[in-house]
Amino acid sequence: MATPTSSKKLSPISGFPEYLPAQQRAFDAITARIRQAYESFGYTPLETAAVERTDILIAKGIDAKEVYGLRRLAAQQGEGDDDTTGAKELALRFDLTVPTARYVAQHYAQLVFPFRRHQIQPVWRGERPQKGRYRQFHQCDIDYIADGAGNLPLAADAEILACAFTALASLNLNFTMRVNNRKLLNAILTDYGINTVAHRQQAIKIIDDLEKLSRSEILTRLGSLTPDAAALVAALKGEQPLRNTTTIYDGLREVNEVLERAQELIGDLRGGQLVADYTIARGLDYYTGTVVETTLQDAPELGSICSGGRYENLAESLSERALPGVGISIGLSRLATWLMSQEPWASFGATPAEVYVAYGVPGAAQALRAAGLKVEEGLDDKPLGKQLMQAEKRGLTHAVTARNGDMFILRNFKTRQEAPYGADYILKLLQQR
RNA sequence: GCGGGCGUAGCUCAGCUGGUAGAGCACAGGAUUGUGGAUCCUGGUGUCGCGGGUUCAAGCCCCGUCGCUCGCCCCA
Repeated sequence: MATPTSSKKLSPISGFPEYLPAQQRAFDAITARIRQAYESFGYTPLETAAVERTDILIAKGIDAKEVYGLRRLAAQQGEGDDDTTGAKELALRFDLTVPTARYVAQHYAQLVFPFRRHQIQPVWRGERPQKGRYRQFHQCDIDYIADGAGNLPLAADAEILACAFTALASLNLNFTMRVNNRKLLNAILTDYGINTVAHRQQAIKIIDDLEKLSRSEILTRLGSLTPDAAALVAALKGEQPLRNTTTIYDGLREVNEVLERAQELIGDLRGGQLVADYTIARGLDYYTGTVVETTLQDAPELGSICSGGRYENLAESLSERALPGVGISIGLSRLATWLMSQEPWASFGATPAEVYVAYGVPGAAQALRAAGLKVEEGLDDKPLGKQLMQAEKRGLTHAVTARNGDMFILRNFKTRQEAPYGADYILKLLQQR
């Protein structure tokens, strides 16, 4: 056998996943389930450009170092061919939320509000890849965007949670969706003597690490912001009751209302738990109300596989109008990596074909396709045994090996039995499996 | 951006205190002039990631570099 003549060493580019055929099919099937759940709530599909203007991407406080800038290999001088000039004009999108804000601001006049859209596309982040973390990964976003301040009902938060919950439940996952509220969190922080916005933002970042760091480390860090750090942590963790100030009460009411309404929409769907957790913070500054993170009960080490929240005005820097929204994102790539090691995804075949037609069976492929089957036809005059073996390796379960008048000889790989059937009957037979 | 580990055949890897490279799997052909997964036979000279150094001699030791990987930061 000829060895490859290329001397070029082919190695994967780190953080940019590529799948083998069976994995790609599993990935697509997982995506289809999520899309179906999203559309069952009436969210319309949307795609935006992979590339955005850099200033739009970094306007929301995203670290410019994490953004992949674009340049043309043959760019002229002064056209952004020099990183040190900061002349990068275009970059790959970092998330789907900012492009959506830009899209909504841009097409404001043609859209009807409230605008419900889902978006399933890759995003790119200039990070060091590691387990479950990629530089290119797919997100599955849904957002509910209202027109004008005060026009975003709490029911929208509940709907978003329920919709994502439905999507995850449709994948037969065991997960915990933890919900908190920034108003509540800020009220609690204020109640424990953290009085400035800047300090509360610092505190939120520290609380975001609550599960990762030791309690003493957390207390040390919070200790620089409040003398009551220990009591604060205990309150957040539910070890002691929250005090009943007006702002805390208001925040609690929001969380509880969102949870109750979401639970109504979820009904008796199984697999997931929807709970309040006052330690959920989210690092991003633009959240103003509901915040949510989701972990798998079977793989908590994966981190959050679905998170989001409410933002009072996402398109602030892009539009005169206030465009409040609430959205959530399923980390499809991270989730799919784990799912593909589970059934049924782990045993997906490498082909969508349902039946193999051996070389030289006249008219069979055409007739079976006309009957509605997905058909792979052998085009090489190889020994039949070899054909059958390769077909089964690709994940096929049946082959048509010969034609007998209007009937085809259908072979079952597993039992190795053959029998004559018409094309329509073969369709029925295979679809019943 | 910062640390740890690793880089040998298409894949997984072995290669002793340095003596100029091997196995399994996979793949292809044949035994078997077309209904399979068994068995047997046959088939690999691979810049041992790259560059430099030490040595009579380097896959092995040293330095650098690139890549992959696992963590940190941050996040899905």
